[in-house]
Amino acid sequence: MSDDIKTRLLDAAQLLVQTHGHNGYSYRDLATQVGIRTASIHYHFPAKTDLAVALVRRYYEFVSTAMKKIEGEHTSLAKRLEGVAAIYSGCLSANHRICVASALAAEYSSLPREVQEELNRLITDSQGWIAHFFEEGKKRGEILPARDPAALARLWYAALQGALVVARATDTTVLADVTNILQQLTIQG
Amino acid sequence: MSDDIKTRLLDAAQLLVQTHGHNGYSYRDLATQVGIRTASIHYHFPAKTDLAVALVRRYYEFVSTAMKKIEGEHTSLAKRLEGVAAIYSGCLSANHRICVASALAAEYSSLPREVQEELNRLITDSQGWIAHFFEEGKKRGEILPARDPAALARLWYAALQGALVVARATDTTVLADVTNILQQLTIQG
DNA sequence: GTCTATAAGGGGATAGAC
DNA sequence: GTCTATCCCCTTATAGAC
Repeated sequence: MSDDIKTRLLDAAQLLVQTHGHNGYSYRDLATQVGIRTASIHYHFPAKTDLAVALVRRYYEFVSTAMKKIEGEHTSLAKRLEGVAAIYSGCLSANHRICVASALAAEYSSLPREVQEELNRLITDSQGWIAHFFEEGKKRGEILPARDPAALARLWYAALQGALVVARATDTTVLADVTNILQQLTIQG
Repeated sequence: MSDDIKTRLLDAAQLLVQTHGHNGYSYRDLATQVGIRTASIHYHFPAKTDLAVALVRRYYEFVSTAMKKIEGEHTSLAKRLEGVAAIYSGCLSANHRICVASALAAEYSSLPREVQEELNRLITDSQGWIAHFFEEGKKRGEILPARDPAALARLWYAALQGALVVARATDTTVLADVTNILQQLTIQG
């Protein structure tokens, strides 16, 4: 299939973005890993920016799909948040990656505008999905009535992103620790 | 003074690291900003790695000093955490920077070993200082007895780092929101 | 779709004059 | 300490053959 090599290029690029950053890999790295020449990559993605945009869009779909699956499979807030945390612990367990969102956001000012815009969408909507879980949880009395669902969502999202980043330099189980204590602090009962 | 240009180089490099990342700036950028030629920079920092190491060490001293000042000026856990949050909100207000720690941690695998080691120390000790505040706070009954000070410190550190990163793509007051809700959730009373 | 060849410029770094 | 000149490799990207 013609899509196959495109997928393999995106897979390789994603791993490199999540470990080295957008400015930390080249078409040469990709070529070596996928087994073609750098010039051939330009056939699939004319410019590196095109690749980056495609990468963020694909990642957006991945997160979006995962969130919908969580919503369908679990009704309790605690279980849903567990599912959200699992998305990000999945990154960590595969080669000490961080989320594509924070990998790119760290280099924000150096990114092409198109990539910045896709990134804004990814981050805004990711927080939005989590906020949605908190709003439903509030209606079900699963958090203290005084708490703001949107603020809790921002906290969870920031903490999960930060935990992955920090995990690299401390090797401890930061993400698991953060998830546990967040559950204790936010869930009512 | 001979140190002056060294300081200006470190200042310029730090801003670039906090906005573009280590792989996102060059000696050329530095040269333009400081007003000398790239070759002259090599006199002060023979290799880019040397500059990066010096940068992280200087930043370590900055954070270390700030933490000691917080400990001396405030005794309550709430006030101390406010002080810690102020360190990071200071980054944000100056050119939408993120912390040097997360900027570099995002590109971890692509960094020279010496830089990785300095970064490990920065992140480990930063968490350690916050954990120290929580331990004292626990003795003073300012958190619930059941809470683990180390875990709370990890949560705070991850959330602050993550909030700065996320703030770039959402422009909202994420850091302030995260700090507020963390205070509500962690402080007893 | 993938290749070779090649362009044009950026990257870190060094030698040696001043 | 800073400069000019230079090296050599990497980087993105294009042209055109297969």
